Amino acid sequence: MNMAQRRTTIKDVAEAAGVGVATVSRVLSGGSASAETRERVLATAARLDYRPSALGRNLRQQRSGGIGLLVPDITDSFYARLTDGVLSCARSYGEPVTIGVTGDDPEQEAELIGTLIEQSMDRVIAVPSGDGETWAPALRAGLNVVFADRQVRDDVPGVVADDRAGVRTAVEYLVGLGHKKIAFLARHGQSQRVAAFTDTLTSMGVPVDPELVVHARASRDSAYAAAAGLLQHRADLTAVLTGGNMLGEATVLAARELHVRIPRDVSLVMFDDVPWAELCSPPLTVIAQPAQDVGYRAAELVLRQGRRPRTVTLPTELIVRASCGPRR
Amino acid sequence: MNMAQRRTTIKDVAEAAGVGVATVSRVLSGGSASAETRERVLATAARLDYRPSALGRNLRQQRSGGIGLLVPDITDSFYARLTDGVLSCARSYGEPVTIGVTGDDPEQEAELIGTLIEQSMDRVIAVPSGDGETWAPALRAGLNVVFADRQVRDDVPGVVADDRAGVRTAVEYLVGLGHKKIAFLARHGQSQRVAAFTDTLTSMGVPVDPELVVHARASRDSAYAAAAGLLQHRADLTAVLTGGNMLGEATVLAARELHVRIPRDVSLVMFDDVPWAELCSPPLTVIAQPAQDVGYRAAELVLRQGRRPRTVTLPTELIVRASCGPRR
DNA sequence: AAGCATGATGGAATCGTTTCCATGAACATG
DNA sequence: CATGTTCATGGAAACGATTCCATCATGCTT
Repeated sequence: MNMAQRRTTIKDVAEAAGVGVATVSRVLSGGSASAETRERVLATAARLDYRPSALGRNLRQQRSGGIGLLVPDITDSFYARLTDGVLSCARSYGEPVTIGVTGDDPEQEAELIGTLIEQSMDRVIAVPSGDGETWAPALRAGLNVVFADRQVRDDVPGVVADDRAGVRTAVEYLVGLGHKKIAFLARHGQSQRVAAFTDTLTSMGVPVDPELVVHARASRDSAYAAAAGLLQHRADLTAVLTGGNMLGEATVLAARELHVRIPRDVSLVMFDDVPWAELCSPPLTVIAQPAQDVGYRAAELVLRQGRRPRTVTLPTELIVRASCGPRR
Repeated sequence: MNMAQRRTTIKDVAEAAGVGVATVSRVLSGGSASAETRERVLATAARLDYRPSALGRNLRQQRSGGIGLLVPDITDSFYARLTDGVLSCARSYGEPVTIGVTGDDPEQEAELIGTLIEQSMDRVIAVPSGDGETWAPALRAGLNVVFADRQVRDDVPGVVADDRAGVRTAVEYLVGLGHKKIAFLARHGQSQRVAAFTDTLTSMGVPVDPELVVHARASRDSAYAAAAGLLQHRADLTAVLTGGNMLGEATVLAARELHVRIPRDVSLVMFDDVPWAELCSPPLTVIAQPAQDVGYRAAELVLRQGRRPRTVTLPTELIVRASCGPRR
């Protein structure tokens, strides 16, 4: 027995149905045809279990269907949920999704963009890494890009969570609790959130201490180092706001290591709600982001050609648990 | 200005270099050519920034490069890490990865397999959902499949963690602590682990109570329901072993909800180590699995054609933290 | 009835690559 | 010098779909 026999092609169907290949193609893609022919072709195609080869179609139309997705780190719960949203939307359109992780590194990102272009993928959703410069060639090549979670160029539509409002709410909450020495532990590139942080402080009459804004790279180690450094060098701080769940995780870990009690010694608010925030000790007060929706909406945007809004902003929500207390 | 100008093709390069397209193709794919020609072609290709279109190549070779990856749930940390491993290996081969989530549902899985075949993807890594029956047509079609995390047919190579040893170690640990009424909270399809569980109990002379083996579906809700049901109806149990991190999460949550104290009232061992296990209160004793390695090795297997071993089994490790105590 | 519009249909071109095969040159061997 | 061998090379076929265009039949209008 010879396994892997040749697959059924449109030619086979045409022959079996006694029509031309053009007719089969038309029938299958909803073009005009007489009722009788249509029925015969459909029946034959079903009988032969014919599935059009994406290869042939793609070459002819000069573009592969499907959408490319570039995220910094699939291991991070936030991007995993975002990815889930993209997949969920893509599935309903029957579009395959090709994924790549950039490690938040513009160089790797550029390489992955190259791969996508090689595949003639013309629809891409990305969480961009550096400034938007990496994307200039891709855009020139006619790529249909939608940014998710971060907005780094204004000639590309994007879907983001409402950073500013989220940070503002959190800071207001903390200040309301009496805190003045509030640190912001950010990932590089979260300039939006940092700006919102300082803006809110000044608008509330709290002096901002630039040394209390600390940046980390997008790895667990870097996050831990930053958190531990902050907690060690600034014994005077009473509250920490982290720019992402990995930073929050690192802060809890570092605090435990250094015998800093949460919320007794310092209060903690984490950007991004994750399942374990509730299991943590103490349960973490967070700014929840609709990660899955961000992905879903981005996919809708990239799939529905046509009109493209500037930027879609999705609301965030402060969820109060038990990691914040009054200023000690 | 007209954006999106036609992309450079092999024909352009051939013309510019004054050679035939066949020669260009040969040079670029390492075939034989005179040193002089080779150099000229290479230079021209670089000058024109030529990148071969994957579309043309794929059609010609009757297969799209790249690998397909099917996981039950990208939101689950374990599968996210597995995916990360696959991506990491695939990247070093320059192969794109197309991902799909099955929701652990054979029907959705079958649909996704259909999509992959449509794309002429002939290399697939999958965490299979039901029994392996879904895969029969794909295998007949000549698909190159590698299973990850679960082994459901023996005509397909696979990479799995050492379930049996992991469960055995955990049960031995628990029994050593004096526990006799130990529950196993499993996901459907984890028959390997369940078998190892009962085997170990009997081999240690502990009577097995079939009602203490509880199954849940692969969703958060189902996991929670199962955990809560178990904790409520079986007040006599003193230890729980969960078959995955989602079930562990659900158990911690349900225990807290029902005022069951861990480890004072019941001890808990969770299959799969996740970053938050350490942040949990109490920190969870777990059976760590090399999720990333599973993915990486699976990718190696599917990319390196050639010799294909039966099954690769990777070791697990019991990490003792603070969620287990002596029998109360 | 002639002319015209409409609609169904199939042949052939096309997309960009790889690969088969023929050609011709260069070289070695007798 | 004749013949055989090796090698570089380019033309052309092939992959499987879509789509342009020409053809032909039908039905309607005048």
